[in-house]
Amino acid sequence: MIYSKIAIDCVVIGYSVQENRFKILLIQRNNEPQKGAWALPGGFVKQTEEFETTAKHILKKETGIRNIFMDQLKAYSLTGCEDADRIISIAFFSIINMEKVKSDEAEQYSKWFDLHKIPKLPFDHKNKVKDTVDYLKMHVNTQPYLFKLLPAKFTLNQLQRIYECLFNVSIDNRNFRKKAKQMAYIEKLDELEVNTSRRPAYLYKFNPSKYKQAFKLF
Amino acid sequence: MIYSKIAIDCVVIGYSVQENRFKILLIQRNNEPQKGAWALPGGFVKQTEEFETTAKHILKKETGIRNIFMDQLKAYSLTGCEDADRIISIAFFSIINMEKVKSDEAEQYSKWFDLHKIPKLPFDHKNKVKDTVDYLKMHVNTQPYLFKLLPAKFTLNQLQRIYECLFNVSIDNRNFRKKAKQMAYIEKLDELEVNTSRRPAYLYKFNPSKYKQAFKLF
DNA sequence: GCAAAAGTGTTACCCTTACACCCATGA
DNA sequence: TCATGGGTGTAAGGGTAACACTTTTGC
Repeated sequence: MIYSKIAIDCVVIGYSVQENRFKILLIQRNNEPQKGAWALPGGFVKQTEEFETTAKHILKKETGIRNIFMDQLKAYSLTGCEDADRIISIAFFSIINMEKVKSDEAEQYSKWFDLHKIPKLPFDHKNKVKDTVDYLKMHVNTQPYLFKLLPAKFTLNQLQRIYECLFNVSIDNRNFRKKAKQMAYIEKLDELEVNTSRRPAYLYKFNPSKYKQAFKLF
Repeated sequence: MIYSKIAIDCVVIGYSVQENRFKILLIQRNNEPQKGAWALPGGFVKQTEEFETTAKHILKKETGIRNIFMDQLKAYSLTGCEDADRIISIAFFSIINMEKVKSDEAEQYSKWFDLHKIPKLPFDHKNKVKDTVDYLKMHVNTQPYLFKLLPAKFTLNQLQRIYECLFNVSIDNRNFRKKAKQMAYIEKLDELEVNTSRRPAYLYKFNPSKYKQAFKLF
């Protein structure tokens, strides 16, 4: 019988509305192996609790970020990369709006990297990032991930730019707005942007329960 | 540091063209706990190898089935259900055509159950079955799972019946065939059904590479 | 008034849906 | 010849895609 250590890695995908860029949160490893290298936040499971709980603890400890959702991606096996042990690594991911993360939560060793300018990562971390991005692209039309990338109140053009950035396409603005108007879960507020140096846009908010109703499986 | 045993469970979803029914493959447990109960085929990881390899070995050992694809569903944590150990269970699933499984592969202790008449299952097995069915429904339009439920050569009406059975709806036959005709990866053969007691239907086959091209992520 | 982004309608085309009858085969 | 499932076309309506200009604001 084999007993394994269980590691958890956190793939935190962020999006900056200001920069219109997808980001990934990395930490500078404090322990061997690969001490000093940029890597996914991660750690070993040390208590019997739900993996998701552990994942959130690890993320908070390593980056200071808390109160975000985490979903399981899948389990990976790492054989023989540390001692002769078999290690299981369960990857969790989160999809968040970078600007929502308070700056006092940003710890010394964590840093956002542009998704297209990721440094060389140790172990199978690059795979996990790729798998998460693929997962996001595949589920973006059936799960409300995109709205997690935006502030609670957002403009339609901000939403459009996320689509365009994620899939590297450009969308007709009139058609996009027409479609958005049909979606009951995108609710127009009676409120305008503030502190803008141009014509302020109307703000909208996402209604999760209406979304659920629209996308429930039969 | 916690060390865990790693279990693997196999959710094998089958479909019988003859019966037009979805099935699940269960085994009668040979070991405690829950000896004698119907359960998912499963076992512990005993060597360092890819989980998928282990899953296939387990399935072969417990049911005799081999040479089928298995995809990872996700990892589950089972805390305190056996001794005081933490057990990790990684669920794998397979989607197959029941009639493709040779009868000499059917072992003494495995049996197909109608998906709507599943006996009470131990541990979290019921959850795993539900999660697999949900996964299947959600990915059926973007992954070629449906074709794995059919023989290599199938008729359009067989394909239609799978849709209808899976989602419990009825589809207009003319519209279904029209749509199927547009899909380049469903290729009509110059061949008819044999041994039928009615008008024989044309056979079709699935072209995986054309499918990939149609569904690749941007 | 100018720069910069917000916001708006119409048309053509395509895809979806609804609907009913003839065909080929074995018994 | 009959029973059974296989196979076909058309028209209406809804949704998608292509297209350019006006509006509002800060400076």
